[in-house]
This record gives sequence, C-alpha cells and structure tokens, in this order.
Amino acid sequence: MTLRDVAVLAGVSQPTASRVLNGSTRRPSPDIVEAVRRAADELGYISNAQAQALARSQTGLIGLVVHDIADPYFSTVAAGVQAEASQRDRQVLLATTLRSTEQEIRAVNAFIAYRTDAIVLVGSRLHTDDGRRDQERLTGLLDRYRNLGGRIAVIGQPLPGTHTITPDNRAGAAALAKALLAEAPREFVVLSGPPKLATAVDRTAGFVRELRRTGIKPLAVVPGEFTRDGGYAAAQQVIASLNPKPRWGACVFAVNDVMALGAMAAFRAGHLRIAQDVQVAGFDDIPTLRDHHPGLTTVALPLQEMGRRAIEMALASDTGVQSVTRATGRVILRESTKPH
Amino acid sequence: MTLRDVAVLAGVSQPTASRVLNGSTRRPSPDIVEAVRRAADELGYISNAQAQALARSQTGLIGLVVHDIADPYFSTVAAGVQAEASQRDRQVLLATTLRSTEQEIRAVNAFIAYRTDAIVLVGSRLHTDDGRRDQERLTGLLDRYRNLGGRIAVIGQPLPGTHTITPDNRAGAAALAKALLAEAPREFVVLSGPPKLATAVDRTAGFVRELRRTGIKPLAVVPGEFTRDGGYAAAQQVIASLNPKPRWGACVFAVNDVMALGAMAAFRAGHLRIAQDVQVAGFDDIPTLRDHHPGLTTVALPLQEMGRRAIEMALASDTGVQSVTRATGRVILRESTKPH
DNA sequence: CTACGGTTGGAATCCGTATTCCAGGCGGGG
DNA sequence: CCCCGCCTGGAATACGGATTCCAACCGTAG
Repeated sequence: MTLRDVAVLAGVSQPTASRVLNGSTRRPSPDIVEAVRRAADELGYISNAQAQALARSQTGLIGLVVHDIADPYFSTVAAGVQAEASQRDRQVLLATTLRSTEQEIRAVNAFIAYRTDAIVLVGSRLHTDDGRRDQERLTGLLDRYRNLGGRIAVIGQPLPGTHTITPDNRAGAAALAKALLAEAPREFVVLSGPPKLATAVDRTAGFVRELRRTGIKPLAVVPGEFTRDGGYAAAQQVIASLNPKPRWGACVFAVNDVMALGAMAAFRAGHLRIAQDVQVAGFDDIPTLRDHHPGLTTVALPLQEMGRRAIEMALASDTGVQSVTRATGRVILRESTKPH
Repeated sequence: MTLRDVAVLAGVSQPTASRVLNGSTRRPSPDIVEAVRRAADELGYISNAQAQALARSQTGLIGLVVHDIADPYFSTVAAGVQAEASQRDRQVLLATTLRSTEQEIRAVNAFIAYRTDAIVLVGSRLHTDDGRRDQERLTGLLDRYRNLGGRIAVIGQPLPGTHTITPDNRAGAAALAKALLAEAPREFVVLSGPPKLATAVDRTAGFVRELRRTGIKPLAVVPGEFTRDGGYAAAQQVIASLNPKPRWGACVFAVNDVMALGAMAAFRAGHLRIAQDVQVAGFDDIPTLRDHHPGLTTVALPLQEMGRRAIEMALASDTGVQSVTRATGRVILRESTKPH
C-alpha cells in the first residue's frame, strides 16, 4: 500500500520508486521503470496525495466558495470551475456560505488549513456596517493566504490584490434598458435586491441611469432579497401598490433571473399574465430558465466561461499581480417583455 | 507558521502545543493552555490539515461524485451533502463525470489518492456492454477503497457492499400513472430516456406497468438522452409521428424533469400548447421548475434530504454493513396535465 | 517519613513521499 | 592506460503534526 512496498517488490529503493511513479526530473533506466510499474500495478498502488502534499508543499487542491450551490447561478459557475480544474488535474474543494460572511470566513480558514493552491470566491458580499468587522477579518485572512503563496481569484466584486472577473453589471443593465426602450416606450419598476449588495446596486444604477438619460423615471424601485423568494415578495409589494390592477403593462426589471422567476410566480398568483399584463426582465440568463415560457428577457452572462477563466487566472504564472477582467453581458430580448 | 513556532513562542514543547490546539484526550494545565492559545493567536497559526491527515491517517475529506453539477438535480443533492458535511466539520471534494464511467473512475481514483474518509456517488451509471469493463474496474476500485476503511454511500442504483439511497422509481412512476388516471382517462406517450440507464428503465417500467394494470397501452415509448436536449429531441420525434397535429391532448411522461423541460420547449416550438394540446409530466420536482408555467406535474423527490442522509449513512458508526434506503416520491399534479 | 498511584510535560518515533546529497560505475578524452 | 566528469541508484533527511513512551513530580495513604 505504500511506496516502500512497491519498491521492495520491485527490488529497488523507495526514492527510485518515487521517481518512476510520480513526476520527477530524473528518469531511472528503462528496466527499472518497467519493474516498478509492474510492482505498482500488481499491488494496485495508489499514491498518498496527503503525503505528497506535505513533501512538495503543494496540494493540487483548489477551494471554491459559493453562496449556495443549489442556486443555478452558482452551480453553473461551479461547472466551469470544475471543468477547468479537472482538465488541469486539480481537485476542487467546495464550500457554501449561505450568504453569511462568517461562514465564508470558516470556509477560507478551512481552505487555508488544507493548503489549497488557490481559492476562488464567487459572489459579492453584503456591505453592511455591522458586518464590517467580519469583512476585515476575511480580507486579513486572504492577505495572509496570499502572502503564504496562495492564489486568489474572485468572481464578482473586485477584492484588493486579487485577480477578479466582474460582470459589467452597470453596462449590461444599461444596455438592457436601452434595448427595451428601442423596442417600444414603456414604464418601469425595478426590483433592486439588497441595497448593500454591490452587484444588485450596480445593476439597479446602470438601469436607472440609462432610463434617466432618456428622461424616464422608474415608477418604483423595490428592494428585497437576492433570491427567488425575495423576487416573489418584492413583486407582491408591487401588486399591492397597484391601482388599476388588470392590464397594467409596465415592465418589471428584477436584478437577477432567480428574482425574476419569483416575481413571475407572484404576478401569476395575482392573476397578472406575463407579457400581456406585466412585463418582466432579469439578469444572468440562467440555463434552466431558457426554456421558461414566456421566454424571459435577460442579460446573458458567460457563467461557465467565467468559472473557467477564474481558474486560469488563479493558476497563471504571473504572481502577485492584480487584475480586473470584465465579463460583458449580452442582452437577450424574449417574449416576457414583448409589447402588446 | 508551524506548530513548533507556536510551541517555542509559548515556551512549551511541540506535543504540548498540539495537545492544546487540536483535539487531544489529554488537556494540559490551564496556564499552559492559555499561553499556547495566546501564542497561536499572535502568530495567526492555522494548522496544516495535510500533516494532520498524514499523522492521524484520516483526512476529514468527503468525496462527492456527480454527473454534472450544473444539472439542477445534482446541484440540489450536492447542497444537501454540503450542508450535512459542513455541519460535521468535513470538507467536500467535488468531481464531475459528464456521465462517463471513465471519468468516474478517474474521480474515485483521485479521491482514494486524497484518502477521503468517505465517497458519495450520485446518479446511476449506464449499463452498456462495452462499458462493462469500466464498470468492473470501478467496482474493483471501490472494493479496494472499502477494504482500506473507506466509507461509501450511493444515491441511485444500489452497489454491492454500500449504503444506498434509492428513489423508489417504480413505485413513484406507478403512483403518478395512477393519479393521472384517477383524475381523468387519457392516452400516454413515455419519453423513456436511455434504455441502459437503470433509473430511466425503472421509471418507465413502473409507469407502463401501472397503465397495463388498467388495460391501457402507451401510444409510444421513445428513448433518448437523460438531458434537456434528449427530451427536446424525443419530443420532436413524437411531434413528427403525430397525425392529427393540433389539439392532440395526450399526456407525455418524461422520466425526469429536465427531459420534460426540453420536451415542453419542443412542443412549444411545434406550436402545441402545454396542457391544452399536449400534457406533460416529469419526475424529480426540480426546484427551479416549480415556478414553471404551466406548473409541471411530477413526482417530488427529497433531493436535498437524500444528500444529507447519504452523508449520515456514510459516516455512521456501523462499518461494513450494507443497506438500501428507499426515498419515496410524492406525486404532485399541476396544470401541465390538467384535462381540458 | 516513605512508598506508590496518578498526572503532566517532553523526547522520540512515525505517518508516506519528495528531495538532497553521496558513492559508485560508466564513458570518453588525453 | 589513466583520469575526470557525468549519470544512476540509494542513504539520509525534511515536510508538520499526532502519539507512544518515559521521567519527573504531585499528593496521599500507610
């Protein structure tokens, strides 16, 4: 079961066996290679990655931190991360924060303990005041990690000293507003998500700004959770504040697809028909929602590709440099915002 | 950075520091504990899990193998696994097979190399003949793993010698058929998925059997991939073979929700309205699809709970025993099969 | 006051592999 | 034919921490 056993069976020393089976700069002579290979095969030897990690002081592990792996946004990004990592023969360590910075700290701590070669953080954090201390603890932790030679890549809000991939939320939302207005004039409500979440704030701002540029003011900007249920609740508020209920016809922009999904559910529950009575737009282009009916207008983000790139950047040779890559969104107009 | 540094700073020996900081049966005296704690804090010491793993010969790692983490079925199960694992202070190692047994072998190999304490396999494998060799390699690998003290839990088809959680596919599909017939008489088409995939076969069999019991024969049983695209393609076939196209009215049972989603997309593309012109039912009750419109009739599986249980079982103290737990599905009738 | 059981901290060892360093063997050139 | 340098395999050591074993020390009972 150990390398020594293999070595003994092959009649060589342990270092020689090591040189044969694991990538070494030195290659023993062909007959020895053959003998060791045979012995390893016979014993069904599988190297101990922990011991290798200890000896080499690098683990081949990559830590992936997401808020919620059941959320299609994160699972899609995770698929990209996983694909690229496995192509590079690395294993992915998965952690979930449930949107709590404290959990995120726990996760990063664990990843440092396991000496992951790189950490990928997905999703921006809430910038609440009482969470500030946690924020700083997290930043400090990541600093230490970087100083110890750890690589960090972030998908979402830029973090000082890291490689970051940021969706161009402002521009994407603005482009969406522009495209909608180019199609037809209309009124808007924005389901703006958490007021302290950078992603949500940026998308709201980009959208509203573009409206303003055209001289339009949104009927309302309704905050809420960044989830399906948050979208549902926010949409309920919108319905409640509605006076001439049927055939309202305004366009509701939810700052992400999952919220848009919740909003559509709420509207339907309130007997409003999507597209005819109320239009809905989202952001992200979640794969599963592409077959939704009516089709949800949204801003498509290359989620899987972003995951891939994060690994690339984290593992790139240039060390210590920080960079920000913008992922641009592509507006996709579907039936959910088709004018009637 | 190492335990020795902490020990030196605290003025004690390395073993003593170890006893203080990591769970040991022996607790040093309070003043020493205090000193070591302080030293560790000052240095920002974070233990090296690799070294601990080597010394303790257990890693705190759990390997999770899924076919595709972007697929909501697997990501939901993964969320359960992750939640339970993190509650027990274990880290989750994630691997993706893309439905290839070869990839699955690679994943298990890696997990063995990393000496994961347990491996959770999700999703049944194809039982093709030419994949038989790979199957056996996989089984052999898992056997070795088990003999080395590894715990295995499987979600899907039972694997000899493991703890297994199997959805009661036959019974669930039968119950679905029964519920549909109780609601109204109708004709059926089954999109049966891959003919070699146990899950797909069982669901098809359970459904068809129940129909037979009532003297009904499905109009057609159309095989295909177990994915959204597979469902789409199969539905296209159904459409092509349709004679009186509009207002067909039969019920199409796709053996999983993702296929059902694809099928609905195909029907819509063929200008058939869901529920009115063609009814659709699925299996799994994928969360994201709960807000689909019209609501998709399906058999709800406690996916997240299944993930949780898998960890529980894998980490349970009873070693070596094999068991099969059935997860029962709950029929949920929604509008997609509402008679007109 | 002494002998003895129970603690408590430290020295030594071990986990499994990579790597440095060393000694021996080989070939080639002078 | 001899010497020198290179290649090759093995001995020793390092990686960071858990654990076994040992010695010293404590208090208590005889």
